[in-house]
Amino acid sequence: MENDLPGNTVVRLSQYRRLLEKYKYLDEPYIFSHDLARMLDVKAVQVRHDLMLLGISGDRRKGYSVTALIDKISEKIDRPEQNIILVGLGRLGMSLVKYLKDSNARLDVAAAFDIDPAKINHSCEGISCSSITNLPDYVRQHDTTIAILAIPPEDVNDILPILLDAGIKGILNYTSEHLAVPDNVFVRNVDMLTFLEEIAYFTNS
Amino acid sequence: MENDLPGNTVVRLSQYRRLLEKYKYLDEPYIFSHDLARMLDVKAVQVRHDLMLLGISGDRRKGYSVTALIDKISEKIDRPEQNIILVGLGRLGMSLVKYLKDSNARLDVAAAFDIDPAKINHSCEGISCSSITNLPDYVRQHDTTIAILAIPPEDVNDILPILLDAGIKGILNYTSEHLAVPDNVFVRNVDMLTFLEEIAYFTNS
DNA sequence: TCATGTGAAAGCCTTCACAGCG
DNA sequence: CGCTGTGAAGGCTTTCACATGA
Repeated sequence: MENDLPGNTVVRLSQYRRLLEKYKYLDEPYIFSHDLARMLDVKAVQVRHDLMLLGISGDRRKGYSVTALIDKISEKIDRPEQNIILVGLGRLGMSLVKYLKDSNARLDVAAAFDIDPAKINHSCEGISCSSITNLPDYVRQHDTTIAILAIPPEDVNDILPILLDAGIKGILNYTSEHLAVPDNVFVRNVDMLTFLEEIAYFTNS
Repeated sequence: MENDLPGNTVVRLSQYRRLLEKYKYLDEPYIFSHDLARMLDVKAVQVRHDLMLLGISGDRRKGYSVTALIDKISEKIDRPEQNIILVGLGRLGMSLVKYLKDSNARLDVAAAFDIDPAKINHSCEGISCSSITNLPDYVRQHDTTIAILAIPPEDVNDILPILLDAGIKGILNYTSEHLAVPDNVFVRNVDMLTFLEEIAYFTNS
């Protein structure tokens, strides 16, 4: 399994695919780079460049085959068996689960864990919540590599080591805390405050 | 008001400041670039480069003055009067409001709006929810420029034009939809599915 | 020696310019 | 012509290398 694509290209491919899946229902079998570009606010040449890296070819008169694109993108960026768990089934965690369910994505939350006894054994959108103490066994049995972290910041120090010890390799971090992880663990931070400060800076200019 | 800092630098400055504000309470008046770097997983030279762009100087024996750094960062990246509104007071919206309240940030949600009559006049963390029809007047009266968008994707087509017409210039988009906006409007997308697909790609490598 | 300060180099990503083809 | 395909140029960001100073 190679992962030789530039990071930004991977992100755009994911967005192209989502758009293409909607487009498929319009019974338009082909699409031009130009159209994809317009719908995502990028340049057409950037779309073609990304698709070039996939090794896919378009037709000069009709554009790119929608289904061929979807298949090729999936082949390149999807990984087999990507089990995802949610850690922290508070209000945020629940809304994230619902969001994923609604989007009918390939990726799905398979289980939820919490440290709070009041949340354990509750369920949300068909996912039941277990004690965090069950997490390591679950992760090993189901070969889980990705966790969504939606816990209060003060719990990070207790819970992060559990995730790392269990073998989690990718974390989507909704916490305001910085996560100290080894090099082979990939973290994406989703910190609202940083985003807002960035927006504030580039707005009002 | 200049905004000549590179985008990534702005994001890091915001993170430095958050860290420094915690650090301040340890009664350590100075900090080395090396320490800041370690806590945020960047290189020390990158920290110094960022601070160089701020035009601030450190002391070769003691490092940088914590309070001077905080003040200089604030002076450079903060904007006066940044009123923020929340659009969509569902489960996600409520958790976002709470998150901001808990973080004691300078930035704060001042008002919430929803299209759903059931949510209107409810309140959350001290913020009451009005009908979306009141949004334009509110935005004009309070000089609001930034909106957090946390509505279902199917409502985007109805609500985005209202925001743009009212004069919103920055949007933090928690929707899975792409927002078509004019050039002078800054959008930051926070789409969980894209993040997860990116993580899935770079994990398992 | 170990810190900061900084121009220059390297690396990464986007955009250009243009070739090729229906 | 208007599309795709693509090496090369351009621009942005990070990192290096080293000057400087206590």
